[in-house]
Amino acid sequence: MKTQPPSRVAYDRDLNSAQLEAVTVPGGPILVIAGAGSGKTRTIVYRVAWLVDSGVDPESILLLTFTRKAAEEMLSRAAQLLDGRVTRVAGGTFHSVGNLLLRKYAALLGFGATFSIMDQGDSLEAIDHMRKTLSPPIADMKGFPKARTIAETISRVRGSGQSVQEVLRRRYPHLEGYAAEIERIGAMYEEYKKSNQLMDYDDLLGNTVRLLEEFEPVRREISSRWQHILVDEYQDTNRLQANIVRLLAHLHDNVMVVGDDSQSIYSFRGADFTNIVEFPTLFPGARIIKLEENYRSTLPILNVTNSIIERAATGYPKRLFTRKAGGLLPLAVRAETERDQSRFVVECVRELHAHRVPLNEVAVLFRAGFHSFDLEGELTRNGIPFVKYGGFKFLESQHIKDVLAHLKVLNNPRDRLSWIRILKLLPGVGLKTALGLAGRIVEGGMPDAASALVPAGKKFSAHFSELHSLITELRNHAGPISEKVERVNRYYFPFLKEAYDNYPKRMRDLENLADLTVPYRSLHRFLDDMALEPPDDEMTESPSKNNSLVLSTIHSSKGLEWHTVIIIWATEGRIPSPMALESEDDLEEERRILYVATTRAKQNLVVIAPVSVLDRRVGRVPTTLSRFFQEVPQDHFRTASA
DNA sequence: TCTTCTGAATTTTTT
DNA sequence: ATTCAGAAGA
Repeated sequence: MKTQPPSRVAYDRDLNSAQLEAVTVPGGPILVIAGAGSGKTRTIVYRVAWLVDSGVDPESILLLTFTRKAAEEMLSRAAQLLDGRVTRVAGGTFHSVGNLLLRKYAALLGFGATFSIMDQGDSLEAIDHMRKTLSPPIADMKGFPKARTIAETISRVRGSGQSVQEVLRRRYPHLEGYAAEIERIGAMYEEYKKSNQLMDYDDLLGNTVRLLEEFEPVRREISSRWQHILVDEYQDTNRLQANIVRLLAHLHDNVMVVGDDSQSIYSFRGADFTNIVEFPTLFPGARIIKLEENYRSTLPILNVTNSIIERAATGYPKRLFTRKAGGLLPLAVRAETERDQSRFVVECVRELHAHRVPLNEVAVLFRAGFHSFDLEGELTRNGIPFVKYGGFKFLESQHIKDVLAHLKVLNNPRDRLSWIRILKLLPGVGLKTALGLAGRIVEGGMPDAASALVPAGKKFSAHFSELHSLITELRNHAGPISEKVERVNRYYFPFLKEAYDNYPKRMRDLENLADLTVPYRSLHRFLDDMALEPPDDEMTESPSKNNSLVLSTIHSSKGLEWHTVIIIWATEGRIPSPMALESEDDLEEERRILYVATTRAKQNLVVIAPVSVLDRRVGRVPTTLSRFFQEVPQDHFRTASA
């Protein structure tokens, strides 16, 4: 070990006592319960720096986060503290680390190192095809679960270890009768992935667990390579991820997990906050450190957030405090209609702007993407620029998936799914035709694509020969990947123009896609990264966002903070969502969602609830204020109406 | 029989 | 914005 220059980091000056304790624990299992705004990121950053400062080899540290961006940000801040000495720290998501290990040891599990990664859309499509081609076919598709429901069920079975029957009973009691069919679809899906060398997101985790569980030498090698493991957002891990942590650390138990059970809002994706509750059981002797001093919000705001979360049924009890004095009481607004709500937001924003609060320091938060439709119109009419977070992603849009499909078949000619997508673009080809043709192409192999296509149908021959020459050209093309994308874009343009009115915007997206390939030398790596670490939306959006109002789903707002937070639609039927009313656990999660929303505010919190809502069928219906706000003492708010 | 068209409906979505 | 179901068209 090299001798390091003496540290210039003033740990005891920069950190409070709880943070300092967490940062300077020598090793062993540590659970940090980090309340909202309590300096969680700072603690992780200083922990990395402290480890390196005390002589730990940066290469033996592993930082697991939920996004690549989070890992990069923390590591660069740690590097800043230490003048660049942490550059070799390994950081990334559970999935990317799993991918890394699996590429190396795939053979042990019967996979080739060149397996392809399916993103969520890919799994959904595969499952939809299976749903439609189940044999014997479903007599009556009416009432049969949608692909999304089936995919979620299968994923949950995988992530929780429960049976299909059990998961259905908990999540979809009305679908329990379809358990047998869902199991059959699940088996088909597994078979499909195996025979086509595919892994979905769950496989990247599940197969990593298998690898580490079943192959002792691999387990030892990996566990000695990473001597210190740090995990962020631990409340959002599922059981497979908790297993991975357990296995990675089995030789040394040097694990620090950081999280807040009160901010667990991703259970619909399989996250299980009991992981954080059970951490001390999984790692006996774990030290538990609570960060409860809040550096973000004023006291009146904290009074509201504490009041919301102290009624939560489970979790680590905690009460955030601040040393900051003063601050305005949060404002509660009853608006007459949705339109009045939107106008009130506009007024608010104008007034804040007049008081020199920059637009990008104001956020409007809501439960679901479509809740902001009316507001978006009102903002546009008033010339207020905004960016919207949440909802659909760049890579999930159809035109991007269409173009990527053409690249995927170059990389993996057996990629049936992509063939189907490619073929369905052609006029006159629907699912049935595409399924048949794709089967012939996959079985015949790429060189025979032509022979599968040409006799396929005389009436399609013009289109097929064009597709065929595209594929041939791309296969023989040796230049940069961006040229391949551009070639596909030229081929795809007529379809794009035909299908979408906003084709110029979509074409620009496709040009961006070509630019994204520039750093890559292998198509394979590019496609992996597109599945594992999708590009930031910044790549695709205008740079004007630094002076735009922020509109965001509450889920996408997690981890962020603003001077002023305006929560709209604080009514029953929106928060909590009607889908959550059936189950006590779901309702508790809705409470945490609102907790996340309110804890984003630094100076101002505004909560708006329209008095009535327009129902398509019955007209105007009165609403009730969200139950979670009704529970907050009246004197915690100022009130206004609009 | 298969594809395309139309109108209706929609929870959240780090991998 | 996308997806789904049912109807109409090829």
